[in-house]
Amino acid sequence: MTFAVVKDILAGKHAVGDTIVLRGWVRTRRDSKAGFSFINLHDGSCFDAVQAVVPNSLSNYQNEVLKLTTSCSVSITATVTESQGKGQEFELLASELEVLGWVEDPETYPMAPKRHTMEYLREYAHLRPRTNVTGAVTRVRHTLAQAIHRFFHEENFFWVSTPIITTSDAEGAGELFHVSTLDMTNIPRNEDGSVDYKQDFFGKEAFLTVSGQLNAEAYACALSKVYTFGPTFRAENSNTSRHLAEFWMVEPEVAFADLDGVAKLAEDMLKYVFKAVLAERPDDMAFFAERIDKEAITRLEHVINNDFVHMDYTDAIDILLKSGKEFKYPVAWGVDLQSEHERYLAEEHVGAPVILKNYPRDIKAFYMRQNEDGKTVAAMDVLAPGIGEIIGGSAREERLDLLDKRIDEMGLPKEEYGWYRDLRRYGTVPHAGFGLGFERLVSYVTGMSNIRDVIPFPRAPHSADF
RNA sequence: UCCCCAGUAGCUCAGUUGGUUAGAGCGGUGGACUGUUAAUCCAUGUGUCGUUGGUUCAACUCCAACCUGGGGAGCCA
Repeated sequence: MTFAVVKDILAGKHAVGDTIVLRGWVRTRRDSKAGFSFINLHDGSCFDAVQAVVPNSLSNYQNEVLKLTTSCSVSITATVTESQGKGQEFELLASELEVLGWVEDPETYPMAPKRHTMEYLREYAHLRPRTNVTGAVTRVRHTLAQAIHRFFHEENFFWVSTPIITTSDAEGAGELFHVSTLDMTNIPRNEDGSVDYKQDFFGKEAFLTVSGQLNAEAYACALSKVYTFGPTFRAENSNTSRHLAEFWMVEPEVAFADLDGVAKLAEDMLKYVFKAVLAERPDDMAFFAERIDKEAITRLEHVINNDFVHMDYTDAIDILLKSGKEFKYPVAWGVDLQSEHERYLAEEHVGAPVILKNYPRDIKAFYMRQNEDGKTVAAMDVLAPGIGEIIGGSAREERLDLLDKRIDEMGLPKEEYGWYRDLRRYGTVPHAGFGLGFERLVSYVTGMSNIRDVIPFPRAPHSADF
């Protein structure tokens, strides 16, 4: 008994005449008066379903086969044959069909064989993996993740699993989720009324991580090239198509690298993973190009075949000022760029991902390396058309005196950064890194416009079902 | 969190300028036909018209609050 998957059958990996067993789910059923039914089966192994010809000579044809509906699960024993019809090279001729699970009440089964809106599918996060679109997203997401690991591995990076629970607010930015085992109906208090975290699980206030960067820096300052790839949490009340409360982030950290070094790394990485997706998932990408976003494939090809445009923040301000566009938020050197500004630069001025570098230090985090001009820091953002910031990175301030100065200026608790400062006290080296929002990458690649549709079970404000 | 829009059949929507019988397509079901493939053709439509409260002789239709969803903004990845 040979168990087969749809992908191998369609690829011709089973010889014509071979008998195989295929387990999967019914996508559609068409009955022919010629004495058989066509049943399209999918098992998730690839985009397409395989067609099985089920003859009415099977003993359960009248009682079961003719009653199959979308998403019934079946196991069929069949012979691989060349298809007599158009649309596929190979198909199956069933000699046995066992129904594993029926769909009760097909009329109200939520995944009816018709077009559904993404909003509707989101309400059925447990059933939407059965749809074409979510299946394709899932396979592309997997391919991107694998390609990222492979890219860094080939570049001699080590994957470091940084902690998900943290007791420090790493960047001093972003709302954090508390991690606690305290009885919320009876919270222990200090005499001044504050929460007595000494009685909590970790003996101090703890959170879910907002970034693995600081921890990654520790490992980069020993293993030279490392990266993190894991879940990240932000408790911000963000209700947009680009934000999640729980998302995955890739954060390479490179010793002895400067800003241009990691900008190049970001470009190489994106081109590498885009090539991998086009090579490994042509079926799914063709679907995205046909049904979701016409540019899904050409956009990636364009990125692969062109050098990224680098632009200094200062030059970007000039371009915005000379654009002649009326912006809602006025442009001036020193302001943080607004969505409309980033959109203009990435979508209109460049028409492709653009790397913005060297931002004013006052709008950036304390750990970013100060440039010689005394006004800017060695920070970069990679802005993607349609998505906005997909990568944010910087050279890290490796000079202890300058780091301390920034910590003081920004009013951060220096005592909380003891181990981080140690990295500068003991054999400090220049280093740099960036963070890639993994779901934003998946959005960009697939053309899916809402980030909640490229992660299996999205978590967002007032939304954590399933 | 702020601004705007929407919430009517399993799904996508139309509709009622307040009035007593609420519609279409898709899906499902039944039939016809067919090596079919988002098949085609015929038949088949009793749904708290998001929730609560208010105005009114009368509300699905007007008003308010709330809930949910979408688009945009802020925050950022």
